[in-house]
Amino acid sequence: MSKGREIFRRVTANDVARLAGTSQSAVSRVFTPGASVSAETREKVMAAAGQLGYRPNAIARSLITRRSRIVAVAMAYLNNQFYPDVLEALSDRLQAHGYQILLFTADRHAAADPVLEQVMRYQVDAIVLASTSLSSAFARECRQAGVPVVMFNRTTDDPGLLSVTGDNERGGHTIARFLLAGGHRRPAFIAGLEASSTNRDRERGFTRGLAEAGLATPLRAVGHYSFEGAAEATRQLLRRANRPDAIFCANDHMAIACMDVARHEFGLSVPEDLSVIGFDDVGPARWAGYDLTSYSQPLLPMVEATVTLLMECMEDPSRPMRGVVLEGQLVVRGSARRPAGWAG
Amino acid sequence: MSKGREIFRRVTANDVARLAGTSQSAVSRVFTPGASVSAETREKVMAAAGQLGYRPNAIARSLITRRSRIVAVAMAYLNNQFYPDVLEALSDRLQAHGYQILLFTADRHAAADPVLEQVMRYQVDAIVLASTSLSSAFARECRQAGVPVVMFNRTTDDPGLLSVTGDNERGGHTIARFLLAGGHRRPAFIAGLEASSTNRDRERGFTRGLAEAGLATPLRAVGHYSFEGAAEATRQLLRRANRPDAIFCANDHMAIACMDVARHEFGLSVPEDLSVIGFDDVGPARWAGYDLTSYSQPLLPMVEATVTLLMECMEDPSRPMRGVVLEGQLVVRGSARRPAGWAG
DNA sequence: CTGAAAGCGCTTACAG
DNA sequence: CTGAAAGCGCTTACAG
Repeated sequence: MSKGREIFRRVTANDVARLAGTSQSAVSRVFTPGASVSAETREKVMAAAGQLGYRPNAIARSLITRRSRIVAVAMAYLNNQFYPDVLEALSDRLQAHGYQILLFTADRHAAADPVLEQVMRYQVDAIVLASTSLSSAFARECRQAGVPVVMFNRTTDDPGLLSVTGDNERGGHTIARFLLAGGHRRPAFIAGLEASSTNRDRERGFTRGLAEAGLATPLRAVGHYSFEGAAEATRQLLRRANRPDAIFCANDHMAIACMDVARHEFGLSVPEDLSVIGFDDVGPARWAGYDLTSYSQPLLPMVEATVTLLMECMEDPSRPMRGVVLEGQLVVRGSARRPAGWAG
Repeated sequence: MSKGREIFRRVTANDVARLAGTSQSAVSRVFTPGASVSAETREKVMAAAGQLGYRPNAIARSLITRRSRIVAVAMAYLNNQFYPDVLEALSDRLQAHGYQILLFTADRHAAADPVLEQVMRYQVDAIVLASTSLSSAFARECRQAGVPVVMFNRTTDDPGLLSVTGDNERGGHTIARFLLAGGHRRPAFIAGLEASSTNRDRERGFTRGLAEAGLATPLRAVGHYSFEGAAEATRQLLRRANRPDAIFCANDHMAIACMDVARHEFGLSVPEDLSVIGFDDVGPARWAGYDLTSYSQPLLPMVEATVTLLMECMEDPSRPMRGVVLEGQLVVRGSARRPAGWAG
């Protein structure tokens, strides 16, 4: 401990009690909502606390209450605007409930992570796993330690885990129908991470929609949810002799890369020569330079559902787990040819 | 406390000690890097810990060491890609030093904030104030409580506070010279938040650069660092009879809105009819659809400097404060007319 | 309503 | 190297 630290001795409840002429318990009660204190005591304590600049120590409080009021959030891919938006909304809602976020930026590919082990040591009350490849095994371990885990934008086969997602399969299916109604005959798909449930569900719905109209499994390339990956995937698809007339990208972030490559490297017009559709409906999809048709993820309802699940589960950990699926909708803009009478 | 919670009794160092046949102190030492334990003891303890799934309680540790190894980060404007990028880099670097981030999404306009008061209760070891209007008074209060504060991407007149910024004034000045060299005669400026130091410094440099060439103070509109605000500011500027031939936007996020409005609402070609320049050099500036000329902020060095300052300051709080200014550079792309022989 | 006291799960002198 | 013990700053029965 360096010399400099000593000069800042923290103000404790004891210091306040001494100045206010009460017991330390009384000070604690004044700062505990719902505890019984007389108006007189409260006043004396508040005056003393104000004078000393007292701030209750949440760490000490957590130790004894065994609730830290901290939620760990694991995220990656923050350059996909969907995630910062989620983070901001989640933080706002959690703060409104009196919870703080301990942020954990996960390695994008690791199944386990030493830092998350570290985070667990802070006795977090719950965990939100968003956009990570962290194994379900880890999530299950947390559950066993009594810590609720919500998989955000990701499902799992494990029935013991909570999850909140958009209706990915229906989204993919809707996009297939939209493209077919628009007269496209050679649709292609750019996949995100193959192991992710979002990619699997979106692709499944898309392929099923095409199959229902008698089309074969679409052309396909993998973009790994990254900008550069999607650009390269687009090049692969557009270099083909019989190139696709539409590309559905597993998210907007990749769809933007796809449009850039189509227009600026291949000189194609969107949507005249090529229709492009994304998924998420993030901010940049609305930018006039892209005007991207996209299937929306209902971000605010998803965040709200996540917070609700967490609160319920912290209240009663024995409550049965469930997955929540929230409906999005196709947001039709200018990046894909519009069918004449499209009605959803 | 609900019934369900009880079934998950936490495993403590005492449980491990009992199983391992050692004292609780020994268990603690095994998990304290640098503490002296025999190989034999270490082995017994590790075996028992593994068997029980023991994880040291960081909350209890923090209480006694008086160091939480948590850094509070206050942010807003996460839809400006600069900030998620900062957050991700900051989190990575801090995690590498064994620190975690307690995220605090600030109200964009409040000078003080009840939630930040809450965050302070967690005995954070340091605070990074990025992109907020939180008052310097608050920052000073934290300093007095012995908690180092770094203003990120923001300066202050207060000599008692640390800050890390890009060279905003030089950036604005460079942009002015670049536009002048490109033959522009009616440059305009779209301001961010007028109260922010970044806006003030960028604008000052820009205005000075124009003045040195004999130009008057440029036309000006305020975009408040928001997309819609910048769109409206652009409309104001372009509706004028004698419209500008170049617009410098105080950040890239606004420059993108500006380009969208210029092209899609006013039918202008960029850069033929109008040059647009931004600041930050965020990801979307590189997207082919915008190809935005921008003055870069050296994000990684800024984050690295922030972490270094924090570490130094936590090591020795009496160390004199200093501001760090890191050089960026003009990244010339296609959104602004290029001077024939531009050499920086 | 109020205070004294126990205890949350650790770290760290201290003595051996 | 090791253990017993004090103590970090709180909350919360318990008794008054």
